[in-house]
Amino acid sequence: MADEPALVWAKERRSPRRQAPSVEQIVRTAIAIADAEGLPALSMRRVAADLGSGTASLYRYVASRDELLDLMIDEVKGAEHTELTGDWRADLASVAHQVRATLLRHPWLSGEIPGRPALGTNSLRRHEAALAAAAPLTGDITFAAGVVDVVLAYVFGTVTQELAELQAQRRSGLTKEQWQASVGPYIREVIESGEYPQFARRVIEGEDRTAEEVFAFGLTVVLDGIAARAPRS
Amino acid sequence: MADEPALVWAKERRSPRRQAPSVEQIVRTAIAIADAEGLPALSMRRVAADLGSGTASLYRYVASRDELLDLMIDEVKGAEHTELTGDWRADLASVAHQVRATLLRHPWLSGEIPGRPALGTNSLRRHEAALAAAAPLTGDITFAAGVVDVVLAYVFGTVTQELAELQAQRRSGLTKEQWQASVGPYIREVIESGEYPQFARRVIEGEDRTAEEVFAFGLTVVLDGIAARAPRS
DNA sequence: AGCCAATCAGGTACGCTGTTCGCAACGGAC
DNA sequence: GTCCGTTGCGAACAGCGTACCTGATTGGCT
Repeated sequence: MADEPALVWAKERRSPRRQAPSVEQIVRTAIAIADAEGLPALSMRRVAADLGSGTASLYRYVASRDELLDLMIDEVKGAEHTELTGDWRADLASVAHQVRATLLRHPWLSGEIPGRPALGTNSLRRHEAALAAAAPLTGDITFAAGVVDVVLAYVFGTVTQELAELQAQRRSGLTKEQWQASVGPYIREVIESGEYPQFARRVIEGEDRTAEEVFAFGLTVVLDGIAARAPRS
Repeated sequence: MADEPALVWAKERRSPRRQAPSVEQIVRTAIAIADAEGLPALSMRRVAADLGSGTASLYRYVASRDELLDLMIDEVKGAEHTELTGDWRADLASVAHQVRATLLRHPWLSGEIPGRPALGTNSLRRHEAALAAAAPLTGDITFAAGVVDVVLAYVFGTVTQELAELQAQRRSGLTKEQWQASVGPYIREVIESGEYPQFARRVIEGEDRTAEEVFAFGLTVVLDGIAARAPRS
């Protein structure tokens, strides 16, 4: 007992061991980190630190970082909910807007969805709701499935484009102004080269639409297309 | 000179120094690795090894791994080319099919596009071509831009869905059969729970369409929608 | 009440990553 | 022949995901 410190009562006591994090807490903490600081900041060590637990402990509740991401995705989708009215057009639009909102709220989401089949409980619930929204349109389930796929594909695609610049900006660590200042001259150069006349027109003549307007326009186009192909309009 | 090894001629000679890789070679090697073994296998060390050069040397030609990915994306887009016929519908469809083909040929692509604004030379060239394809439809550049955005968003979205399962399978390292065997029971369970009636119908009753058919259907829907909204059909 | 077996948090360590530093060797200019 | 800018790259660093194993904690049985 020679190496026992003299002041026993001043000895640093371990903090109580039992502070089991639980999967739910882990997932929520991870989402908070990713939302606030981006995916690169999301490390197992960081999650453990924010939870005040040891890094290795996380692996009792989550098999791997990859599995954690799967759980995060499904968790985030669980926040969506749509009341169906029976009007397929309104209902599909509603689903589309909700999916867009979710993707925008969690900018890391669109980058992680590719490569992961959406088979989580909440993903399936969303898919079920989308199919139900399309149901009044037709009794043909294959057609309904096709319709849902087109709408969801469009939403995911546009929002990804919408987020691209924002994400790059964030990754670079620059402010919006600095970013625009660094990209501006390059764009000007491209336009002045004369090799991209349509692109130049788009930048110079094109009206500035808000992201919402762009989204709504595309959605209208897609829904019009669906209406045009539906068995009976 | 005391610590000079005795057998001077047996001393290991450095291999010839000059084997400069050049950016193009680096990018091509990186694409080859990512195509063959997936993105996780793409490390700077690995690229250097395949090139027979030192790892640190790469940084003379490429600022970071991230920049390398940007270059890979633009390189890969450079392979696309479309002859325009003046028929907007056929031309947009052609562009769409080409983009799909590129995304399928390089499965890592769809996961890396989110978060990166497409400002590379080849990306711009593709965008220019798409705008030119839509030009006969309207003189309104804002409308043309909207049209192009919808089409490209749809293509990116569907192909991402199409690739999801394939990618997950690849990541898991399982064969197709093993994968299906592991997913099958879960799906069955979900269906038998009775909580997802539409989804169940889709899986059981729905006709099996090939990916090409699904893609073509959605594309038709989108193009129909465009036609419906065009100033004059 | 007392003990033991099962449970579980988490320190430590391994192998990997992207990236930087600084040196060594080369090629051209004078 | 001697310098000097350029270029390849070995070594090292910080940080990552994660496997292993120790030691504390607990609930249940005696």
